[in-house]
Amino acid sequence: MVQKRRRGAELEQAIYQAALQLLKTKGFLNFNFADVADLANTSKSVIYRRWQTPFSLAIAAIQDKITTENHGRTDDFTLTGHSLREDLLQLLQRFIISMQTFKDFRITELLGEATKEENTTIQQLMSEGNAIDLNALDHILTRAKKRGEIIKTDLPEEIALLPFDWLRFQLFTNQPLTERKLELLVDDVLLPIYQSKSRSD
Amino acid sequence: MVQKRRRGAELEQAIYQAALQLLKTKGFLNFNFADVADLANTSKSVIYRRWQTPFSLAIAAIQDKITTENHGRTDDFTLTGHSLREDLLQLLQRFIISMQTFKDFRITELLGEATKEENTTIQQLMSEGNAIDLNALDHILTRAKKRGEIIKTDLPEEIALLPFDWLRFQLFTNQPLTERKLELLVDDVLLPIYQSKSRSD
DNA sequence: TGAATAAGAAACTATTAGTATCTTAAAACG
DNA sequence: CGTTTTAAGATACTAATAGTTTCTTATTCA
Repeated sequence: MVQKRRRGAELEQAIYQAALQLLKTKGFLNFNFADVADLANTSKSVIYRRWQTPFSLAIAAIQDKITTENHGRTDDFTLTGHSLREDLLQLLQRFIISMQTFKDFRITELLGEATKEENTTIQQLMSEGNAIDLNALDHILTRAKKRGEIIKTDLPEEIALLPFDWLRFQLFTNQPLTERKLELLVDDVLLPIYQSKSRSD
Repeated sequence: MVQKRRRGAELEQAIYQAALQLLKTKGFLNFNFADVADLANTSKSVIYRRWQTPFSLAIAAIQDKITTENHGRTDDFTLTGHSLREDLLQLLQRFIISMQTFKDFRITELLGEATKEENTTIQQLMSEGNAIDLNALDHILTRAKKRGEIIKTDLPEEIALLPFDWLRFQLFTNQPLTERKLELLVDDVLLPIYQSKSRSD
């Protein structure tokens, strides 16, 4: 019946789209090659030729989505806040949006199923933006210091990552990320940390 | 061949033990009734009669383990620290130990596979100790206030839970929980938060 | 235009989750 | 103490599906 045959990149994109849609609607639990093939209007064997496991296809599809969209993160992020507080809220808002992709495709289900080494893959995928976020945070703190708002700037990486980790945890455990929570994080946690005296002082 | 037949609670315990061992060694991924039956020296049908899904068996087994062991948490936890810092480190050390059970049985795999409502079950399981921990933290902060060490005591629940959430996140993402991290958490995060001025001041 | 490549269809195999049936040990009961 | 009831345990069966293989043919490329 079908005359036209897609191949190469075109076909691959169709498979990725189908995979992403299925991840969104049915989750990684019940994610299988047969369904992807059906939805992409291709054949199981085509999928099997390219990917070893549903897991690797899922990762590839998400990876592709992220790299093409850069999921909202850029280094040349312009800060418009007039205070440390405003800058932080802005950064974290942006972070939440960028995490939405992971939430949409139910990354937690993947994380759970992943073996140790596959887990590392997801870890990398998620923390790929870390460098950018850490950089942005550093930039924000430097600005604040110039304004005379804060004392601390050079934070240990673990501590600098804490707000991002905490937000990811909320996401993983399906807890809602409300505006209130974000403000509590900034006002009751981050500002006190950044404005506290250094131990060495 | 087999003459003796176990039943009731005795049999159930054998099944739980087998289930826990399998969760530990092979994870919830590849956790199935057949293996449990084999290891417990019983029959598949016995398992099917009692539990609907491998998921519910896994939860029941972990639940059982925790309730019988109380996983190291008690309300009458005696604080021996001579400073807020010491008290906090002590509390968090204890928390990490109590989380070990979840790590051992690869709770993340369960979390990922869980449906929304099943997820709630796990959430409850994990946060069952929250009340105890929050209480302990409150106690610690009150002691510190009496000593004149801090300013803040009545924290919003979300903020009070932050250290526990952060530690859980490290666990979920298989990041090592080193002594260094714990000290960073206390020195660079918690103490500044607890010792910072209230917004209303 | 002919050869090489890869898509797509379909059939086949093996595994396994879940169910059903039957026998009999263990407990309950009179 | 003998009879009835309950539930354990063994085994066989069914249905679904993951993964493989084979074959045909559209598409590309020389």
